[in-house]
Amino acid sequence: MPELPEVETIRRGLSQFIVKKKLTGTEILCDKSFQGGPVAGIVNRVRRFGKALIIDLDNQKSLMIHLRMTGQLIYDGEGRERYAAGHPSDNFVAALPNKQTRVILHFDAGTLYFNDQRKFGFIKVLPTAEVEHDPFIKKLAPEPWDMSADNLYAKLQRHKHSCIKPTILDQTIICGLGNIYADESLFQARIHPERKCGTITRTEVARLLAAAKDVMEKSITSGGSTMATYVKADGEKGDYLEKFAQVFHRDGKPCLVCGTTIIKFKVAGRGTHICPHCQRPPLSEAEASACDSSDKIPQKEPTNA
DNA sequence: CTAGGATCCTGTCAGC
DNA sequence: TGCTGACAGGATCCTA
Repeated sequence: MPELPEVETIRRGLSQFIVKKKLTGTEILCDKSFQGGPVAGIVNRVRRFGKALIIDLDNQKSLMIHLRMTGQLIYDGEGRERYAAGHPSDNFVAALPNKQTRVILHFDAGTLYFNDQRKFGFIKVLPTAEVEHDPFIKKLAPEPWDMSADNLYAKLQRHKHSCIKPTILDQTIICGLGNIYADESLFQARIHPERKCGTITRTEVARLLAAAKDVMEKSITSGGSTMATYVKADGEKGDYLEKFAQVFHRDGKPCLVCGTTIIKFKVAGRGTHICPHCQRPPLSEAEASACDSSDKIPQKEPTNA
C-alpha cells in the first residue's frame, strides 16, 4: 500500500475534490471490502491517521479507508477529470468499475472508486466521535515529527532482541514507515536492518528518526513515490523512487554514496535493500560479548568484495 | 510480555 | 504456450 507520504498526498488531492460535495450513496461490489451500513452526507474534511484516511461527513458519520497493499482511489469528476491514487495500471484510463473495483462512492458531482486487487484494504463506516477510539487508530504510535529520539530509544529497548527493520515497520512503535521508507531511512542512518534493537545507540536512534522525517518529507514534497503502482491523487505519477530512492529497488546498481553494489535479501519475510558497505552487518554473539564498550557503535568491516 | 511465522487475496513475472 | 512457484510499499492472528 501507499505509506504515509502517499496517503498524505492522496489526502491533499482528495480534499480538493470531495470536500463540500455530497456523498449520495454507496455500491458495495465486494462485501469484504466494506464494513458498516448505508451512508450519505456532505463531506466536511479529509483527515489522515498514519496510513488511514478518514472522510468526515456533516452528520457525525465518517468513512475510514485503509488501502493496505494494493488499494487505489480513483475520483471521476464531472466527465473531464480523473484523479487517481494507488495502483495506476490501466485503471486510470480504463472504464470503471472494473474487475478490481470493490466499492463505489457516488457523489452529487462525481464518483469515487475504491479498487483493491488483493482485498486487504477496506472502507469502514463509523461515528465520527469513535474514529479516534477505533482499535487501529488508537494503537498508532506518533509520527516521526511528533516523537523524540529519547522516546523512540526507550521503545526500541523494549524489543532489544528483535531486528531493527521489522520493529520500525510496527505502527505501534513509530507510525508511517512502510517497506520503502524503512529501507531508505536505515540506509540514510547507516544502520543495518538486521541489527538488534538493543544494540542501536542513542546517536543512531537520533540519526534514524531524522532520516525517517527527511525521506518522508522529501517524498511528500515530490508527491509520493511510485513503483508503477502508486500515483498522486491528481493522477500524475509521484517520482520519489526516481528522484530520491537510494536503495529501494536498486539492487544490482551502485550505491550513490560509495559505489558498492546494492543488494537485496529478506529480513523477517520482507524484501530488504542495503548498501553492504554503508550499512555494516551486526556483530556476531561472540564478537558482541568481546566488545563491552557501550558508546562504541558495534560494527565490523564489510565482508563483500 | 516479546518474537517469529502464517495468513488474508489476486495478479504478475521468471523459469522451466 | 502452459504450468509452477515466488513475490508483492500491510497488518493481524496464532503459537512458543
